[in-house]
Amino acid sequence: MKRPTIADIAQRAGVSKGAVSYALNGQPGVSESTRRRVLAIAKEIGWNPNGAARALSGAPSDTIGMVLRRPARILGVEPFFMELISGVEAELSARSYALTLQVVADQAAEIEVYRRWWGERRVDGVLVCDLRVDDPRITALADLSLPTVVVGSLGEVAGLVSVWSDDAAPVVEAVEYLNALGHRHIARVGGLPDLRHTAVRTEAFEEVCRRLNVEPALTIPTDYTGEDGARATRRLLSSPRRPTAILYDNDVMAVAGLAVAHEMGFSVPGDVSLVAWDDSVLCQLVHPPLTAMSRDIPAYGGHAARRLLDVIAGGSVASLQDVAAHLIPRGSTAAPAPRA
Amino acid sequence: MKRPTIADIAQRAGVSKGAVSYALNGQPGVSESTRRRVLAIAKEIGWNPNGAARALSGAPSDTIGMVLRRPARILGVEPFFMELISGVEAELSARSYALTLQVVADQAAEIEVYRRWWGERRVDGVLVCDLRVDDPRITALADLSLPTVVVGSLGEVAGLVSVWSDDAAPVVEAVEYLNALGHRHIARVGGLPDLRHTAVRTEAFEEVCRRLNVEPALTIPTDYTGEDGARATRRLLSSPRRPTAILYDNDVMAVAGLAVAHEMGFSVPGDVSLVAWDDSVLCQLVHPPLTAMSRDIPAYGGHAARRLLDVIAGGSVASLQDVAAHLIPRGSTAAPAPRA
DNA sequence: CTGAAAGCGCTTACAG
DNA sequence: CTGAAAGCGCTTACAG
Repeated sequence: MKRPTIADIAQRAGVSKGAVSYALNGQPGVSESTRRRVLAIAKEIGWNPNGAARALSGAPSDTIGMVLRRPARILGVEPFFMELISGVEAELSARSYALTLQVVADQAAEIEVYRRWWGERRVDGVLVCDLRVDDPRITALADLSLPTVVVGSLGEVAGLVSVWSDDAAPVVEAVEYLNALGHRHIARVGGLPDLRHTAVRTEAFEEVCRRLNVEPALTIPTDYTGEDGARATRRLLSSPRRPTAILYDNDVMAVAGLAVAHEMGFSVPGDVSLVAWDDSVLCQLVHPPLTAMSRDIPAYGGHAARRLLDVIAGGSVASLQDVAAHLIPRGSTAAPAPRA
Repeated sequence: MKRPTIADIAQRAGVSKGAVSYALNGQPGVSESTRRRVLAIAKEIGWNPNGAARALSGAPSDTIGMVLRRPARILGVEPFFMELISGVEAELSARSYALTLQVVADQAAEIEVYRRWWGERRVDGVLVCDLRVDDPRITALADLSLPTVVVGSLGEVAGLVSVWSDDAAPVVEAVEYLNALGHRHIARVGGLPDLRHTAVRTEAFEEVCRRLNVEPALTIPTDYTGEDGARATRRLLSSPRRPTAILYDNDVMAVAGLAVAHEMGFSVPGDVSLVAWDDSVLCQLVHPPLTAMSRDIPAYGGHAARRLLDVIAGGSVASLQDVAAHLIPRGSTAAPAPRA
């Protein structure tokens, strides 16, 4: 059986298609009685608006998009993304907006997806994550004039709205805390060096270490996976001048690092203190529970979604600096044991 | 500036819109030279197909949908969903299909979303999860004749394709293993009793316990959250006839249960053995690492996505039984200590 | 308040 | 191989 259209409703109601459209959309131009009759018929015959036809007439898609350039399988293990997405969803679902996700292999493909989505009016706007140090997506998006909100600090780019939090301050907080405990040799297991927030953290790390005379402030780059984090930890704990404390750029690597410490016979925090960035259940459930840089990631995602909805609505929207992550000390950090 | 359309291309190329359409879509009906010229012009002026217009002419949306009826925030903590989605994405992204997610509050809203998506041709098909014991979505979906693949065992429903795995066998495997270790008092912390797979597991649990004379085979229902899992564990470990082994219906609850055991001063596996269902990094990184019912969830999602694509393509598609989860013994299970 | 009509950007028979 | 035209299901000025 064919899907009913407004023409069917119009015929049954004995009015024009235009009148039906006005009635259905709550627009002025029809009498209350006609409107009621039209609505009743629409319901009765199971009419649903045809989004394609609406879109062709310029209506919004009520969908926002997010392109993720990561191996698809990483989504399942890295809590950050899911928490971010859950926060975005919470905000969107309250307004019956949908979220369209697409995973791509590289940057060219990502830009191509934006181009296509916008060309096809498939999304009303996009959320952009994982800013690179030098990121061609920024200008591509600006060229498209696709409503965009950047999640993460953007620097000075005219016209683009971002929701971000300070990545440097938490690093400083953690290092100062460890230094106060007596640590003089702190290493860091960092994320992808190409990412902008990694660069910010690395710089902050080196600067605060220099200021506090904590040397050599080594950062080992990784791809964020637990495997890479384990490898980096093994390397650090095997080195002749073993650090007494390690900062990790995410929670998965910190937990993996903890397992490596145990495996190598080091006690935590007796032999080495560990600090995670991003605080998921993971951190709280291992033994000892991990000291972590904690922030409300779903809220972060929610802010970004709300901002994007505002941009789409056409308002003049300012960037938002969310609260920075802050240190939650737990059992994985303590004063270093005196060396034998 | 206005977005270019095939009319613009037609004008520049000096051919009709129809010819442009054929050229762009690789259809016969234009000469090779015309096709090349059209393609070149399209590229030059930055033409993108208008999806709405295509959809209005009956083209597919190249998008599949998934409605999740869970609190949005749970997405971030429950590894199962993200792993499933990552597997789905891996399959889809290879074919440039997008995934649209929508989180809803209740079943009525979920069915409404299906109705709307299908009415609007926003998706070519949907993946349905978390089957209930008595699930009105099944008939609703069948009525819509929306291409659907059910993730999870469906029972005998004509016409619907499902991708599922045996939920009973792993329960039997785990209980037999624990029984062989000498456990005579095994409890279970189950999921939402309303879910079909929970019901299947509960029944299998009671049956195998009866067969092996392992009593009383108590299942405590939960909502799958770590908090509920902790509460259930506290109750079990406080009871006068404390079980010597506990099965959990997901990994988050098992890890939370482990923390409770430690908090109450019980040793694992000395005082109580623990078994998780679903095996994420979580299970492997806690101490002791958890014995778990393991399965490849991303692969499961991938199978479901591929099946759905086949259904959409119109082929006659059979349901797929994926391999069942199997027990991976780790440090959290051992023979029970003799009671004092 | 209502009707008739054009237009959104494509696809696809139907003639030449 | 190509052109002219109808149609997909809406929305929205424009007349009455």
